[in-house]
Amino acid sequence: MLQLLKNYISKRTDLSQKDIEVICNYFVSQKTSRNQVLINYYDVCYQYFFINKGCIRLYTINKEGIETSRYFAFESMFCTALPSFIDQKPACEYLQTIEASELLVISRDDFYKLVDRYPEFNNIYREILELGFITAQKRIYGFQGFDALEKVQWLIKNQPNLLLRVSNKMAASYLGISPSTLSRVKKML
Amino acid sequence: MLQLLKNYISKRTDLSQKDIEVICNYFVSQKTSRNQVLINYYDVCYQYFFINKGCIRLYTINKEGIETSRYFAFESMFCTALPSFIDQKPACEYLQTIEASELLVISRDDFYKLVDRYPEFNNIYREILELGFITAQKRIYGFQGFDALEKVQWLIKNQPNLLLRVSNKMAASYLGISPSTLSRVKKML
DNA sequence: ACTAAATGTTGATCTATGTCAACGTTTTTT
DNA sequence: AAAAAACGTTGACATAGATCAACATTTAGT
Repeated sequence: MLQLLKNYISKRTDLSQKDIEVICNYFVSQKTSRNQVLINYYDVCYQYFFINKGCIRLYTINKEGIETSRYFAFESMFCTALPSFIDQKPACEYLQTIEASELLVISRDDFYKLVDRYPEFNNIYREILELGFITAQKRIYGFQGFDALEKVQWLIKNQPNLLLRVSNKMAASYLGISPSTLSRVKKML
Repeated sequence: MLQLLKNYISKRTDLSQKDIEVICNYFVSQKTSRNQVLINYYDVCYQYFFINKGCIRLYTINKEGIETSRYFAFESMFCTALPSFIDQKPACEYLQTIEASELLVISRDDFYKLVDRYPEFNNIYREILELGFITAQKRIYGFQGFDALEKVQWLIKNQPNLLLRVSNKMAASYLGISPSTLSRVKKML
């Protein structure tokens, strides 16, 4: 059950199996149902999730009630409402599993404990941040000045899983286009 | 000349003045002119810049020759072409000082040396990454589904310096709207 | 397997904002 | 100080994509 997480860590560090074992034991398994909400808008986030199986969506709902999908995380990925996790302020976003999922959960306290205790784990966190930053950058810059067709092509190139795993509606709200437009654009590919 | 940087570090760590001194001495001063390009599109970036005075713009030019501004950094901020700095691949973006500026420059090697040698400096890097990530997130999510007026209002609220320090043209290209629209929107405020 | 609900598709409009061009103003360079 | 270049503003027009609505299809829960 901890196998994916162990692989994740051993692939990125030269920690001993023993240390990896110790680290992994800070994580607790949690099974969730489809569309189960993990973090609510006004929640302060004090958990980090590793996805064993399934998919987490990060999204918001604006004052008009329109949902915007911010991020999708799949198997072997870490995911949390990071700004809230870091600053301990209300998330202003939702976290939900859009499929029945198996998560490995670690508390914020334990997470930072590991970051401070194991330089290698610190490096993993650094890598998560660096990667998150780069991904966010790519997304902003990839979308600047793109029309609907170009956005979809960008998505297919950069996150091909996404269109296969999530509904058109969610993908559209991720791309910032309407479902109708996504539907029309797909025919032009 | 190193005062701003010293303040920056001492504000964020409990390092001794001696250590701060040592750290700061890895930085070299560089004066630049208005519109001087620091990093070119195909350059690999191996420097981190701290801004003593002035302003750095991060931007790209697409195949149609259109400039898109990605980021603006002002006094007491660290700035580099981070994806390239991290991965040592071509930047695919430009870095320029849009005003005559004074920068403190540290090489990538020295930077990571400090990160590894001083846990406190590691924390500073972590903070830069966390903050960069949060800023990027906010920008993506702030802009999702916003119209031109809302984007400008968002900018005024979240980065009020920006509209005061940079040209309308650059601000517009940062917001992803045309200069005409920005001009028209400003009258509605 | 059946029913209800959610999602996807498509056509007909509408609208925000881009583009282009002309002009005035500011900034930069020599 | 003059000339040139860049920038900002404004109007007329064009258009990508939003919205709305009707219908078809898929999915989920009992």
